[in-house]
Amino acid sequence: MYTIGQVADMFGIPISTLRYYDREGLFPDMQRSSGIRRFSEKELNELRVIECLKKSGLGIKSIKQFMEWCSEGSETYGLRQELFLKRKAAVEGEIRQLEKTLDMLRFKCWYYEQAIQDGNEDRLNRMLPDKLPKEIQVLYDHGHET
Amino acid sequence: MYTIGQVADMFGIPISTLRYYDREGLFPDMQRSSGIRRFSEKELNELRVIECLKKSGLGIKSIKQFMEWCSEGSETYGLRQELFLKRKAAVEGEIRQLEKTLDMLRFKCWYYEQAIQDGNEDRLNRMLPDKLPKEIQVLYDHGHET
DNA sequence: TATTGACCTAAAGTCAGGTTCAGGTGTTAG
DNA sequence: CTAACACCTGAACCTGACTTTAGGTCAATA
Repeated sequence: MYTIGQVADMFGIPISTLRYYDREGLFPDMQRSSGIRRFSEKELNELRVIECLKKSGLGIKSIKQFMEWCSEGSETYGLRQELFLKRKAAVEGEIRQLEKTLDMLRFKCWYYEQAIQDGNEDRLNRMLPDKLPKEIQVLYDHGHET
Repeated sequence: MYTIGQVADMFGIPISTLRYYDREGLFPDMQRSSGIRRFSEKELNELRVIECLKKSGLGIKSIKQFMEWCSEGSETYGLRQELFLKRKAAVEGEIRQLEKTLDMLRFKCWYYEQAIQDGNEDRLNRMLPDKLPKEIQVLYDHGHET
């Protein structure tokens, strides 16, 4: 059993945030002894799941919904699986999006390297948008897709 | 030259957002004819850069700063290059983070598949945290790193 | 001529996700 | 005994990124 301060230190999360999560119902079965929150292994695991779902882009309200499903037992296994499948698809999509952004950024890094060498952007402007060196053109084109 | 409505349609961005960006100084040299904004190729390119920097996680104020550097000419090539290098590192880090999240989500998908088959979590609980099938253990461990 | 549609502004409103504040309780250290 | 600490609450506040509202201009169409 841990106090809120210990959990805050373990996870590197502000105490105020843990209280906020509790207020929002993210720890549906948390115990208290004389008013003081008692974080058990259960709550630590819940916190790990909260962090995972948050990183996946899920909002607090939907996380609360998920936590409620967990408290409802085996009847909600299907709903929970469905949620994780959706989150997985969302994160896969976001990674693909970030890979494009990354190619755009790699292109920009190359661009300014050239601009610094040349002292101006004249030569670069003459290469845009489709007369870039082959490997740079690949970055540029991927970064500019849809 | 395009009107704000045409640009909104081309980019799939609300008009209100384009006006907001303008208000925030993201199009430092935009022309107007009798009060009406005129988006040229320059502003379209700026909008592409704005979208790229936004996706990289940069806030509006820093994007404004970058746009100002662009208006200052070749003296700021170094600053601009540095910004893109930092954004590149940030996005690379975020992708690594999302790959971990993804492994956690893949584990959870497998977990609920098993739970649905078994009708309960008893067998799963006996396998946690280190007696999982080899390939699942890999997901679990990677997903739980720092 | 009137009304429709696309543009404009300043200011207020919204939402998520916290953080801060003011005031209070309970246990331990000097 | 009292002061420091770690905990508690409800309510107000904050930031970022927009969106909405209310009121106004102007050109073209019915």
